[in-house]
Amino acid sequence: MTTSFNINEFIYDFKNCCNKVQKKSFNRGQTITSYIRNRNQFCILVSGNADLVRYDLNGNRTIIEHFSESDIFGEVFYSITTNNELLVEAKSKCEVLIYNYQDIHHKCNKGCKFHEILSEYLPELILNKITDLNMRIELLTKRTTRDKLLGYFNLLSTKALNKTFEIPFSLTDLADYLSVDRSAMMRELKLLKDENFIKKDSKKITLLYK
Amino acid sequence: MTTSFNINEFIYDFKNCCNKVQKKSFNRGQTITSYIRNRNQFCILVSGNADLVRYDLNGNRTIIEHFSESDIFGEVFYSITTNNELLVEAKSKCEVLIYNYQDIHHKCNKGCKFHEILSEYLPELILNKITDLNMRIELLTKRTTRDKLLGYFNLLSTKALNKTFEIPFSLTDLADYLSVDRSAMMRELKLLKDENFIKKDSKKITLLYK
DNA sequence: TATTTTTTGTTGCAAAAGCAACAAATATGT
DNA sequence: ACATATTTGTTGCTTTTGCAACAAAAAATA
Repeated sequence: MTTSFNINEFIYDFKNCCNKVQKKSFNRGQTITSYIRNRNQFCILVSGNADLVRYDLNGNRTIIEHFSESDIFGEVFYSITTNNELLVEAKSKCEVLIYNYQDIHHKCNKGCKFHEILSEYLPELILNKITDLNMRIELLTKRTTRDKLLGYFNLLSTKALNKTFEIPFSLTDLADYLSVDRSAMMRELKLLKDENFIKKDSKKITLLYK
Repeated sequence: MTTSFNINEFIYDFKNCCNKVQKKSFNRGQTITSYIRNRNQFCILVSGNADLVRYDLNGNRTIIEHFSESDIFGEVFYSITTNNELLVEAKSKCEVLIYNYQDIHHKCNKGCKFHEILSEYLPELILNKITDLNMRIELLTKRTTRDKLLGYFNLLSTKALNKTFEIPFSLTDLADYLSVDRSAMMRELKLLKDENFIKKDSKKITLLYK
């Protein structure tokens, strides 16, 4: 997420916040939370990486969203109408703050610094979340695996301000993120290399067109 | 969008708002706005229906979002990284309020009723937008045309609290919305009928499974 | 460090989706 | 009400994608 807000600048103070806030730690592979029914749960990722994933009835895994430091997530952003299980899984060691959204999105008058800062930045965090989701939709609506790959690479290149960049997760995960079959994606990556659209050195990609 | 907020309950008062607000009318087929660069444009649809559409280089049209009464949209929710044109097109006669986001999302102290109501409801509107976008992502990440159709029908059925419901746009648009080829979608619809998953009478669909 | 697990790269074959084209039915505008 | 434009329904053919399976490489863990 591209925001000036960095949770770690004030995290030291979170315990003095008037609201019930839990700070929890998770190891790689653990489930941080599952979206079951609206409990107004609102989370902030303090450190680590995590994915919101869905497993469907055919065993397909889809990475719905990818979270890194200072990203927000939680059931409060979902109205569950799906039959499928939605899980937030830790991809590395994670620290997470867990709030109830009702408690946090209004300014309080108890003068707790952490609460004040959070509610000040909340609109910006939420706006950023919307732009992220819109970019995600842009990607997912691309018709072919090739367009999805190039679209995603463009995004990463723009972020990195460089034609060369690193794919932030495994190729297996990338396929789940773009919602395509892994072997079909590998085939397409090979074609993109052969046709000189990209240069690829394991996870390092360079765009060869302007 | 599923919110208690209905813009038409207070729209009479919008001219007394301290902020520069424009109310514009559009006819079916007209472009309400195009997303070019971040101008912090924030719009509310007062009446009518509109789509956010993208035309790609192959001439494919994609309906990114569908808006109806009281829905919010605008460049402020986008950070433009795409090469493609993004347009909001009126699907019927539309009335739209156009604001600058900066001017509206903070409470003012000039006592203008309309501003007060808007900023009161804004968090709810925005949260609803996020849940809508998440549902959209849920749909788009489905792997097959069949799953997209059934996923979307489930959603409509849930909204309507009924196994029978009406598709809110043309089948041509539905294909553009689900990001699939129209003829392939028609084929799949026929199969769903033949296999007794659904009953279909033009735009009226009934789900035949529980 | 050795062992186990996960990821990467690849392929042949099957299934699904896209493309193009057309007639018939509807809807729209004048 | 008429003429025009759009949508619907359909199909044959082509291309793309998905599935299954496997060996090699890399990463994680005991």
